[in-house]
Amino acid sequence: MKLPIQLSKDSREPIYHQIEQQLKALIAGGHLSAGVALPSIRVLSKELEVSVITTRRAYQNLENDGFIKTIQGKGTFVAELDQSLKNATKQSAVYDVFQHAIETARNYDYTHSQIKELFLTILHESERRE
Amino acid sequence: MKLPIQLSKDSREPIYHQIEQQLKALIAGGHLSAGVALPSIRVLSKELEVSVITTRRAYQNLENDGFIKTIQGKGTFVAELDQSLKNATKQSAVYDVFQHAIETARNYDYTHSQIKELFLTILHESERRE
DNA sequence: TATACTGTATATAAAGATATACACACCATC
DNA sequence: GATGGTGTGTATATCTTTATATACAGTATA
Repeated sequence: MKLPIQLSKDSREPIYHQIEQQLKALIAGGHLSAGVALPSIRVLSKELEVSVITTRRAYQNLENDGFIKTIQGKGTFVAELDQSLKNATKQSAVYDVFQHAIETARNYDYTHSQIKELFLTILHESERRE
Repeated sequence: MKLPIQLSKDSREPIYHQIEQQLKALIAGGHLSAGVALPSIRVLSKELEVSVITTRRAYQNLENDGFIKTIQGKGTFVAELDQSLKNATKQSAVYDVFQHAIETARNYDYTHSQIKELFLTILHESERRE
């Protein structure tokens, strides 16, 4: 299972945290169901061009949060988690990132309609890419 | 001049970088014009409850990018910068953050209309707060 | 010229990222 | 069924980046 994870290396957000967030998204979004085997830390780290320890840290944190289960020697697997946790994860993550975007635009003195226009432009662009 | 800067301490983005980005926004957005004196690193660091060295680092980076000028013993002042740099700063910063928001929502399996709805909700909320 | 502001430099601690060596699990094959 | 190889996760030591405290140096002015 090849994971669709995109790292932005020049973002200031820690790499392990980017991996965490995107894996949470895949699990809470329903793209990865319980029991599915995740790529090994080595495979994933090679794919993302990142150290093994970094992917391990992401997996460890996700395990602490109850999203995955790891078994030494065997591998790492998506955990069962109830719908309420999935929904809560989705909501807070997406809400926060949009709130941040709008605040940034306001800081740069964008007006209501400018923000709306820019948003719609980017939204349509993102659809054309699929 | 008291600056409207909001730090999120539990964000993974480095503090000095948050300060940089928000100051860039204030300058490129036109809220701070050339020649205006910024708060001293000590005053700002007290206001933000952050170390002097951290605010200094933000100021240093901003100086390297040409947004401000500092004179030892006197203080730090907004630099003159031409409109094209202001516009470029605004555009890339705001564009990037919205793109990131939309990508996050897509990762969590939000549909086009769900994204739009959420965006509008938050946009209106942000206006009510003013 | 004292003092109370400014920015600056050095040393240290905590967090993030890495390489390298270790330990457990599976499985082919002898 | 013992054993070697190759896959998995784990632990230790080290480097870089981020954040801090403390001491230093320039500027203005009462």
